[in-house]
Amino acid sequence: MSSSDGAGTTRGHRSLRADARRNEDRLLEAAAAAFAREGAGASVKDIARAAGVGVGTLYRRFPSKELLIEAVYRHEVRRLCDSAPHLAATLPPVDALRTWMEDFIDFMTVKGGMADALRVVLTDDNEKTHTRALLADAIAHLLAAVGERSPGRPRADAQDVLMALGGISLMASSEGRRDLAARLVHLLLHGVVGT
Amino acid sequence: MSSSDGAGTTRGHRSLRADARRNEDRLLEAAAAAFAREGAGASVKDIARAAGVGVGTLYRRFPSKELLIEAVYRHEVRRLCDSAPHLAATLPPVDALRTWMEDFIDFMTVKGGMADALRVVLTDDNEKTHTRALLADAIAHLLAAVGERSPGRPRADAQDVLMALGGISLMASSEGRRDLAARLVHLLLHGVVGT
DNA sequence: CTTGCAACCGGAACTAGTTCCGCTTACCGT
DNA sequence: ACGGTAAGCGGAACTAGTTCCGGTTGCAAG
Repeated sequence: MSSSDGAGTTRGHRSLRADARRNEDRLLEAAAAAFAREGAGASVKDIARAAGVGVGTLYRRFPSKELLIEAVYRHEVRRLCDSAPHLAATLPPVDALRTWMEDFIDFMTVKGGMADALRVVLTDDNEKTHTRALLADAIAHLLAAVGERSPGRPRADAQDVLMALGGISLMASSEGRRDLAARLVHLLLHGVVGT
Repeated sequence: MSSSDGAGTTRGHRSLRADARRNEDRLLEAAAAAFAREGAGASVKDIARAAGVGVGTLYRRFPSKELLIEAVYRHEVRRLCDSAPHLAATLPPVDALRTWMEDFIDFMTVKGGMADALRVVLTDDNEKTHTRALLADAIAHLLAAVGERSPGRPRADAQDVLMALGGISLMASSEGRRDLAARLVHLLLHGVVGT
């Protein structure tokens, strides 16, 4: 049933015992279903039960609820990051950057609890640096294109922009604050590019 | 020292029963001590016990831990807001704004849990709008001074700047991310003023 | 002083996330 | 096949915030 699988290593899967891998997949599936159905409010215990495992098993694989959320949406984050080069290639630099930022915010705003998960990912210095690096690279790519046009400005590290976007997500995630997010992104953009 | 007090209503104190007022004071005192001693990690139950009341009493007055934190530091927030006019009067507009922003971040960063409390204050639409309005006014004041110099820019509502600062606090509050905060404030400043 | 009652009190109970640990089992070497 | 063992498992127990409600009390009217 689960679409993607089928051939080879669907994900990282660093040599886990067969049952462990199976459980991990079940957990991700159950978590995805639960989050889709009832948002980030879905309880960890319910997810474990739905996956047919104990909470201990869930926590061994995903040390916190935020990390579980992050794992569930990881491939969507990847898709978002992958879109950066295309944007950079087909749009004027600044427009590409703006568009990507807006997509980023939309994603963080729409996926319940994703903003909080992002906070953990960006804040903790655990190995989860992978996702962080992915995002930073996408931004760096877009930033480089902008930089070419208006030199002299060494400002605005990709990490910083990522952090700023994270902060905006956190403030705008609650409720329909789409407009607030839009204005803040606009502000950030002004700070990043000379305009 | 505490400037404003002295006469009449020390705080809001909307006609509470004598015992209720006494308990509120005790709670604030106990909470302040606990937060100073062990940071925002201090447990609500311990604070209630130290104040000699039950948790129910604490929660009737302060509906959440964040709101309790906010109440404890409220007068310091007020002091911060009160400093804005003086800064605006003695410094070039942009410098005044930058200085105030840095002070704001320092405050939110230093006081444990204050960033999270701020998130609640800025996010919820409860009556806590008072503190929010206080902050927004201070920013509006500083912003107005900047606006005079470079007209034509309707951008940057005080509310938005406040939200942006809140987001920065949230991302930089964990650990010694003082430098990150500084860079983001710099970025925000660029977005707000034309420079 | 007595009485009525709304406001208030305390803490047991509930919820949800996280940790701990004794038992089980997949996997590899023999 | 077989046995040893490290990896994995489940869920009871723990923690901390928050809610609920039966009992208490400040206060003012009579």
